Amino acid sequence: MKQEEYFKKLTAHAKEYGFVFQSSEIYDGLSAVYDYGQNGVELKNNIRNYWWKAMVQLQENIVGIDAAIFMHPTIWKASGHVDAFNDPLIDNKDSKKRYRADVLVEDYLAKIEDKINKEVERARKRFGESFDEQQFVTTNARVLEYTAQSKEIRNRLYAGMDANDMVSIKELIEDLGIVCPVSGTRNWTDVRQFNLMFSTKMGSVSEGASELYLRPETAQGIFVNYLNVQKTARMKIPFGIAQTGKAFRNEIVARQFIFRMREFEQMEMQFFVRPGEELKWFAYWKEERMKWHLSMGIPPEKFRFHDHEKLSHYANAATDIEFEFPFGFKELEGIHSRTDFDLEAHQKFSGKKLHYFDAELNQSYIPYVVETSIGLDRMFLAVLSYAYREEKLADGSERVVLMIPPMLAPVKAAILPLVAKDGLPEKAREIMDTLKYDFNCQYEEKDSIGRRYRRQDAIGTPYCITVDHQSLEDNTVTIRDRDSMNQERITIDKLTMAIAQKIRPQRI
RNA sequence: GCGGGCAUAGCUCAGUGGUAGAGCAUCAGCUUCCCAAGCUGAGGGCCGUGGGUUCGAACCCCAUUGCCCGCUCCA
Repeated sequence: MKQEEYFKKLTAHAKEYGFVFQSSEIYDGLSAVYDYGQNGVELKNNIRNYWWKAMVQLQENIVGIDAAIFMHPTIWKASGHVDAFNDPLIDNKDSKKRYRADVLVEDYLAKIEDKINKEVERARKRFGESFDEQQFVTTNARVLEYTAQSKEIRNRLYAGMDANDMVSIKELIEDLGIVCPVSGTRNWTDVRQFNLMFSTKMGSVSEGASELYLRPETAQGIFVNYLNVQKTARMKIPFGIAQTGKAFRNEIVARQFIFRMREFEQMEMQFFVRPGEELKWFAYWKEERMKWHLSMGIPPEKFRFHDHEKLSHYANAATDIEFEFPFGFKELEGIHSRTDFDLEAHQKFSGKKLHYFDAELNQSYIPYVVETSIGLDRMFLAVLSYAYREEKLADGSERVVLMIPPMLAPVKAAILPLVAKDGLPEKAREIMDTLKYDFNCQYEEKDSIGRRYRRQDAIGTPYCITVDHQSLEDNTVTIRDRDSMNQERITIDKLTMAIAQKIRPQRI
């Protein structure tokens, strides 16, 4: 099956079986926002719980928090989001290419720099040994002209950027006669500002209300709480703080179903370490996180690392764990060595000392941070796109099955009376009433048994328990495995143990 | 944001100017039963939305919204 077709079928299946719905569908939908349905919410909760178990409950030196989505607006100045996420963009109408307007101007400036350098080199050749570069660049008429030009452009650019004056940046591009590198034309659209953060107002009256942002990442809630947690939990470095929660980004282009949404959920852990030891811990978490992914039984060839060469302003090492989605290998999780950038910035902006006293070293310092950050919705999509299968069976019939790892499956077991009479439903209800306290179960008596098996296959239920006439005689039932479709007969009192064992996570 | 494609029942789709259809699904009753489609009956659509052309529009035109693909962007 072609990948594109596969992805279409996957999204149709996700809707048809109550995993993912378009947000506000009856009002024509809301772009790049999705809702999770009755089965989707179970799968999502299971993924989140498994992550929490692995990253918090199984870790002696990691604790969790749940910070609010609203935070003090200065936090986003400190983190760099206010500045770094305001990109002025411009399109060339002929080539249909989009550029960052400030980058176009910067490129133009670079050309002027080149010209200056060429003048200098030419002069160096001409004057030989006696060449005084300093004197040349401060006296040569042509160089002075270039320098003045460059300075003026810079002034205009930075003034425009600081004032968020998009019109002046467009004028600057037009005045400079900058052409599109692809089409070579000056046929530009207006410069538009794309704000990656959603803003809102706090305060019931609009006058005097202060502008807030919906957080674009959960990490900052951890950083601003790091000393609270460290002190109240008596944490010693190295230690971690984990958090799951919603984040919001006003993506320019949001696409590919739930892969890139405007409202999404992150699962992050910030690990605080001694300065100088961050790369060791970066390597450690890189391996640990990959082990977590592989512990669910999805084959290793579906995953790969992608090390970043171009690093962002705060990181000194970064890698992605990529997953092979139906539309190719894409980022699923990021592991970053964030240095002391964030804590240093918060110390500066808040004026509060954010040092940690290390008793072993007898000194205090701002810890370095290694971050693991995974998109819950992306993990959901990864599991779903791995799980979706269309199988041809030996008898020539077909079935659609979601081979979701059993511990993540929305429904763990379906309890099915073979026929809806002869006392079988009553017996099945008894079993249901026992199992439902331990597992999410479904009871179904409508339609033929084969059809009920297929319905459960379609939502990924790993086990079907069938009550037949023999059950009434000897208290045994059959338990059917979703993937192999094989059945074995076991006594009813062993069911809880048998299922619990099958859905327990492996050692990570 | 640009270009292209798509939008008809819960799902998959047929229907190209003259009274909205099929299969599956759903619901009720009967029947059978260990791997999807037995019988009978029923419900469900102002054909994405808003305009226009026409005696008449699901169908032609314009706009708009959403989805998909490509470009672009992506700590």
